[in-house]
Amino acid sequence: MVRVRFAPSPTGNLHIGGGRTALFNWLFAQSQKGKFILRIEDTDKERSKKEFVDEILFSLKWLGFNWDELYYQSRRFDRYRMHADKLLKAGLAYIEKSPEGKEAIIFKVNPQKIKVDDLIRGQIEFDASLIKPQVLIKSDGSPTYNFACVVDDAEMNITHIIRGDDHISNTPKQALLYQALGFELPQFAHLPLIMGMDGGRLSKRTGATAISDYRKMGYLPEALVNYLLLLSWSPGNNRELVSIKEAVGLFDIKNVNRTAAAFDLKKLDWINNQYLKSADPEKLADELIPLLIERNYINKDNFDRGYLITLVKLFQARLPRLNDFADWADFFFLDEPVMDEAAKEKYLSQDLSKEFKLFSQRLNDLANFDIVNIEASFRELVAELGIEAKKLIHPIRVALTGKTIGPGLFEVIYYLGKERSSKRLLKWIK
RNA sequence: GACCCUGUCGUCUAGCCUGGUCUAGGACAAGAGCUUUUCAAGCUCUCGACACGGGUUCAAAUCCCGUCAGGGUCACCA
Repeated sequence: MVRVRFAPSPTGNLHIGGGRTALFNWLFAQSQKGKFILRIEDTDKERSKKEFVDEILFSLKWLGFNWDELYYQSRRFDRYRMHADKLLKAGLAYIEKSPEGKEAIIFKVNPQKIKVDDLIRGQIEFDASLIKPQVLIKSDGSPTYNFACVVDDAEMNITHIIRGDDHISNTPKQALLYQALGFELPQFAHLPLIMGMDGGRLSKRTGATAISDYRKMGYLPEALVNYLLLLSWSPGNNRELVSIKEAVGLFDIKNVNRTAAAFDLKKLDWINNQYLKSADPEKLADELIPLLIERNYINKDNFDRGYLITLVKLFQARLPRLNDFADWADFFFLDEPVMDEAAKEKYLSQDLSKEFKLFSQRLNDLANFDIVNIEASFRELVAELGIEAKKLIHPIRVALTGKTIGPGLFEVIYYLGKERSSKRLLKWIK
């Protein structure tokens, strides 16, 4: 039975790199019908925070990665101590006293050539004579990362260790510990790192790093997962859009890339838009409600959910991020549209009193106020006036929405309603 | 610096294992145009890469060696 684990340290939020590692572990477990274990590496009492644990668990669930078992290293100190004592007894480790009289347990490194088979990179060779003696138990009684990691992976029967590239150099140290403790070496698979667009480390400067930031910006979890998947794996057949469910069937760890990939927000936006297009407008509307309340666009206890859903339908195909809806559709919620000054200058600096007045009259006189009739009456008007449709369409759009872009004008008028549309037009009549 | 990993369009990748079908395919971005209602949406087109140098071979993106470049790790942090 395949057993993999994701082992984050709660010293910060779950970031993009961690999310990707979790994804490949989860995916591998699913594709092998194995177990996905979550282990919180909270041995550093100073830096580990409960709030980060909560945040990590929340983000993992949001991404859709549910775990089968959950462990905390802080509750397993006796296990590490026990194995350290074992090594002490066997003469494979020794005690070192600090000047203050505190004791640490140090592992004697046996010089040798170490070969490790990596599922992604093939065989990697190391020279243990280059490795210094390793601290197993620190003088405060807590275990070091490499030691706790090995003890846990062995006791939790982890069969495959899938982790970031940055752990390659930990592998020989851990292999030595497996050997000394008499544990069987698991399979290793080192994933390439995700870099920023500048080729450097992914950092806040290059873009958001926390998974929760992407949630807050309006990225759908399926889209983020799809993008992360593409960052070192390809479903084949020139496909880009692949659901996690499909990926489970197509995934083979041997096909994972070895090269570091740059995190490209533009492509993420594109993928997110692809998912937004086909997403359920009701769900999207519900996602947006808190944001719209926060902006005072809707009233918490009294708003028209059906109307909101309709508006979401109007915009969802063009949004890169769901939250952009709040900016793009603001004119549906505000009494007065927020004017884009450049647009106002370009389309409303001329006097359109006559045209606006005539059109607003026609809207008022419309017996059947629907999209088809609104357009028909508009076409009639421009024909009578002998002007091009676009000469009037753009100014009207700016007057109604404050923007030069947006959904089709006649839909905008319809959903804005007779009264609001006329009112906004009349404002420009001198 | 030492050790390790990696090197195909600006970016993500397919191809590499099992050399010829690769005048290197797709996607994002960018540029141009169409959509005579805009656009960040849609459609069409264009630009654009095998890091470099040696081998091996009839033939190399694909195999070998070297160089260079980028990244990672060298903590009583994880």
